Amino acid sequence: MATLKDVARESGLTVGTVSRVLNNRGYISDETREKVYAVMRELNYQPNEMARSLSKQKSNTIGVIVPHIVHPYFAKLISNLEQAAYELKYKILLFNSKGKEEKEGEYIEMCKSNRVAAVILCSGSFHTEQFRKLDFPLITIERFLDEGVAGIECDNYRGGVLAAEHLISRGCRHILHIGGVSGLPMPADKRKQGFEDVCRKNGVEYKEVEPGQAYYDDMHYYPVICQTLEQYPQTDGIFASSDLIAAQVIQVCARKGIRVPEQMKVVGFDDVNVAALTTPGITTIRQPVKEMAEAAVTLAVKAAKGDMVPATSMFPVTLVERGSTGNGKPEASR
Amino acid sequence: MATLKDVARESGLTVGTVSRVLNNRGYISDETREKVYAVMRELNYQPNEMARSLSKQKSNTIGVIVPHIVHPYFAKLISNLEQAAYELKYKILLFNSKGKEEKEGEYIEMCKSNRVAAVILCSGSFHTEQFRKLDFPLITIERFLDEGVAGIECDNYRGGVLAAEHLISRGCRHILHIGGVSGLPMPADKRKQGFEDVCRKNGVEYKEVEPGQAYYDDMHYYPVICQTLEQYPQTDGIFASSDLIAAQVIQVCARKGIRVPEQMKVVGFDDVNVAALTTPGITTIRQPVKEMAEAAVTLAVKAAKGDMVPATSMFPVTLVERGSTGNGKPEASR
DNA sequence: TCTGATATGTCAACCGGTTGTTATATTCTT
DNA sequence: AAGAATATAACAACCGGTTGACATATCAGA
Repeated sequence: MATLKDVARESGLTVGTVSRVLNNRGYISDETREKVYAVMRELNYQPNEMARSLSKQKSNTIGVIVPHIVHPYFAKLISNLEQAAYELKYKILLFNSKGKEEKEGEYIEMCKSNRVAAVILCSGSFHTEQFRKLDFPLITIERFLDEGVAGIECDNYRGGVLAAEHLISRGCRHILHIGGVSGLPMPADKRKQGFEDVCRKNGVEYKEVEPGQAYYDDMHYYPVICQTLEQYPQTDGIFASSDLIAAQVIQVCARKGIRVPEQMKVVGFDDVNVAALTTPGITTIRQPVKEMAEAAVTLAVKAAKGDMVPATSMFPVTLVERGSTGNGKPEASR
Repeated sequence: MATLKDVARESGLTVGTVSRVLNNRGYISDETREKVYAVMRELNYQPNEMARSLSKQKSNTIGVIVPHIVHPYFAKLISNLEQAAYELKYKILLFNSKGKEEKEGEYIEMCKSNRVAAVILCSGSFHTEQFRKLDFPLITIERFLDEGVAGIECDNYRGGVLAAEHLISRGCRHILHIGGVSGLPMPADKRKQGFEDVCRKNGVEYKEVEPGQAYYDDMHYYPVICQTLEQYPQTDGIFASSDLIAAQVIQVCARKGIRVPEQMKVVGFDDVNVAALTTPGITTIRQPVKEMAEAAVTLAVKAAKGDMVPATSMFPVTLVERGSTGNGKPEASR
């Protein structure tokens, strides 16, 4: 592969000057600039990012650690993080911690080794000590905010409020919350709080279940859902803490012959693709994932430069209505 | 951050010796080895991968370029690629080309700049010239096999055969194939071939539609599906080229009051999560994504070492039965 | 004509490792 | 006791850029 030296030789300049062109430093005539670029094209030169990062003592890479990749919420998040990073000329090193603390730790070490500019840490495990004394900023998404330099979350409490209010306004009187997105204490737990507060204020009877971490890991909630529906047969509305769970609720209802939305109304959370792919579609609390991802990357880059960034950022959620809380008439084709 | 030099100083050894410990080269006594490791732990030393890669002229990073991240097939693929890479001590640099050739090219350049060990290129655009004269092996997955050093695909033709045979065996007599996974010529097109051959051999009437690239990009096939069902109202079985399309077929049927599977049977492709999340579940042709991802990473690493690897690897597919081609009785809970 | 601004060259140190050579010991074999 | 294997030191070159100091030359403006 062509190196800076080759470019310098071919263009009759010195390495210093060529480097100056590459980094837009000092004085360079348009003529020289053009010539250098021409030679670079000719030699098919690509600067060696390893060398650059080494001498600059920082890379253009952001580490992203998620507990799941196939989970539609994280897939959406990763997709938006990649897009946002791309726009700022950053690359994504992707790690799947599977929610395990030791793997998280290992990945953090790998990020260190690779001298990433920053790490974006999504959901995943509980508080840990390993996030002290890091050499790069740590941005968290939907995780305990005090762990990193900056935390990003959506208004989980308000989401719970919206969900409960919606179910109640649609006539539900025995409602159920299926929480425990991850089986670990999380900011997402505030959804439950919002739900509870609304139920109490309205004097509506409510129940709650918390599936354990095991369910989260393989995203397979059928057993809990079945069991819960049998335990609380009078339930007429369910607020699930993710669309993934909501989709499974709808399936279980279908199997049990419970008609959604006529006999049972369902509200999910996240607003990922699956919410639109079930029959009926899932009414859900939409997280502005794109904006959250953009914020995460922007803050990561800023913090890496040493700029001050807000310690916490909270994004609003909105209710997206679909068939699962409708009146039973067929839905329009979106 | 602590450097090799620091470790050497603290352990009273020379950089050379410490490096030798790190790389398991030359003679090292157990005593020295232990001491070095102890000091490394003490100083919380992490080798600088930038420096390593630079001097070794290669990194432990594999570039992965996909046309979609939120698409469940790619999410599953990425997840398995990451896992396989992790086991071989490699990291994943993730790029989302959105199926655009120019972005693909740009990402290939970024991979060059980062001196990746190899690139795994998934589906995406058509043949391009930019894959000549690369400095690293290029492994393709479900893409034209002649583009890279090695190509991996599933037995697409057989998938089409299985799907058609299954629909016919379940009594369908007017079957339809919705293809064009990407709107571009692809190995996946062989699914159609297999489908056609079986239909012809059995004298079953069949139709085919090819949604354009536009549909693939936003994964929103409703318009084509509606239109097609109106155009061929006697259709009683559909083979969709992905579970994502199949899920939408089921939704459209529900809206139109067509009962699945009683009046219409549906077979998808891929066997991703959504296939199990719809009501009814989707009978589908399963790609062994895990094995394909492992093969891709293994070949990538081997090829990067200069070893010879098979130019093409084809993995078998299997039929997974779910409710969408059943007899209409409720499904068991998986 | 003197002064700056502009434009480039020359040189060398540095980033943090890897690797090869040469030199010295010590210990084990035979 | 000689030779081989083992263990480490001491250097230094190299990977491919970045950056700063200093020198030199041109050209425009005052």
